Amino acid sequence: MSQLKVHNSLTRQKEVFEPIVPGYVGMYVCGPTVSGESHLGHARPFITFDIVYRYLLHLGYRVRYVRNITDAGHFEEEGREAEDKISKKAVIEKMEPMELVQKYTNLFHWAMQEFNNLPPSIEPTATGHIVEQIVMIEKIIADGYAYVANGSVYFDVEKYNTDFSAQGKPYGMLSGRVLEDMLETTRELDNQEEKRNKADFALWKNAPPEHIMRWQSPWGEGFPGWHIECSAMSNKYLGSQFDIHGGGMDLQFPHHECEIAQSTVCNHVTPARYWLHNNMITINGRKMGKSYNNVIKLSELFTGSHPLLEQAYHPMTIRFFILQTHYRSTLDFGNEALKAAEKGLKRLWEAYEALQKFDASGNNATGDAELDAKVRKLVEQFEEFMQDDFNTAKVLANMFELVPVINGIKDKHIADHALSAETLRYLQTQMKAFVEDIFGLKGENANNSDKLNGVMQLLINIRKEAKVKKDYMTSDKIRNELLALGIHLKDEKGGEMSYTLD
RNA sequence: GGUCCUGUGGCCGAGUGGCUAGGCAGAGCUCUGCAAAAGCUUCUACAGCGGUUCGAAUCCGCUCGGGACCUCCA
Repeated sequence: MSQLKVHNSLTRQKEVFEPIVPGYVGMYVCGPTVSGESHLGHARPFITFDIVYRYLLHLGYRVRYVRNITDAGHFEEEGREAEDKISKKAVIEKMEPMELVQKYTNLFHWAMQEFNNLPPSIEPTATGHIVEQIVMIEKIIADGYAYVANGSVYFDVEKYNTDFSAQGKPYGMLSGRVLEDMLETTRELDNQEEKRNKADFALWKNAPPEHIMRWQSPWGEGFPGWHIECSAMSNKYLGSQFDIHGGGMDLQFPHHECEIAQSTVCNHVTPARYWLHNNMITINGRKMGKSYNNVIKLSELFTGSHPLLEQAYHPMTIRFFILQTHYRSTLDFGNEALKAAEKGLKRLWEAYEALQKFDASGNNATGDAELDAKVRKLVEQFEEFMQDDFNTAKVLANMFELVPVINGIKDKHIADHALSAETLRYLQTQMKAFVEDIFGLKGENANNSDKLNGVMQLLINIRKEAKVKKDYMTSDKIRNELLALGIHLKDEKGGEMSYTLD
């Protein structure tokens, strides 16, 4: 098999993936800020890196997947006033900050489960690692790359850039920014006067009296700067250097850039070797985000309760929708596109289920060598495409080319023995591995009860009998009334029937 | 203004120097008691203008359009 190649944002090119320790992978992905409910835009990185995680597991790696929960208060700049998101909401909703954080953490976990994302190996919280963050900040100060001002601590970007450029690690190496250019920006921001330099960023912020979330530190009561938590936690659980750091492209600058600077000062090494960034979900060509006022929350998506939605969309539809695009491309949301995904997934899933029921224990004759070879090739390419920077879109395209073959065998348009038993088994195994284990798709009928199946079987039997007697009144009544309930009965070739739920 | 990305058919999207993914929608046909499903066939493409090349949608340049980020929003 070819080697796994990933697009590394650090080098801006595809590189062969080689873990630091053979057989093991350490992966850190920036998690949610639990000051509110996640929206569709947030879903993309978590699904994207769930696929990466699952694929690495498929390749046989032992993966430690760390995804943080940001539950410490950060500042949100709204209008002219900077306020703490979590503490502000907490007052409005009359909740304890940690109560609010718990509520949204639970909601986040619920959404991840709906998407069938595997839980990460470790899900550390920022509030649970205040000590580690303080220790790290102290080290940065001791090394002379940070300074204290009025109870806050700032990272000295210019000094860092000067010293580390010499080692080929200038500030801006990840996002392609040049510090000198950035210093020329004229944009005015609040609370800049404490900083020696515009480009400096906060490691620790002095907490104003109204700030609810606060911790004692060597510099007074305050709270950690936004970037330091990821550096502290990735270092703690994955070591000074680890394999993969993931997140959305919008995090590349400044967040990941600052992480690199902080960690490099402390550990003298670039924290992650491969930086993977997924692109945004857009809506009408615009990034979905709070500041654009165009967010669709996940709960709204699943229930259809948002003015932009023409219907509810199942979490698996969203997952499939995301998989149909390469993770580094933008993905434009739209009802038409979501509906297309819904139908496409249904078609794929039904063929997949039919395939798994085929009996592959038959003889080994190959009835149609050409078709057999074509199927083999399409299946072999699953891995080839994934090895090439996780190209799920191409894998799905191949799967859809296999659908008519599967349906053809099922409906007897294609002879039973057109494919050799070996090829059929290969097809079944690989489809299972990719559809379920790697893509994490699951059937919507999976949790139908035995009782429902029993009742349906009864109705199917009655309908079959009616059809034999040419009693179409009865057979149509069963089919039509079930349809009104959202259950589709389908006559299969050979007199069998199956059903699907809306 | 700076840095970077992007412009593919009705919609969503792969991809690439010549063999022109895939899904959904549309059209026709087959199967079917009817329908649905399924199968087969099929129509619309690579923003515009130049250049490189035997050949470009794919490389280069320009123009136009869209987007992300630009330090305390995570």
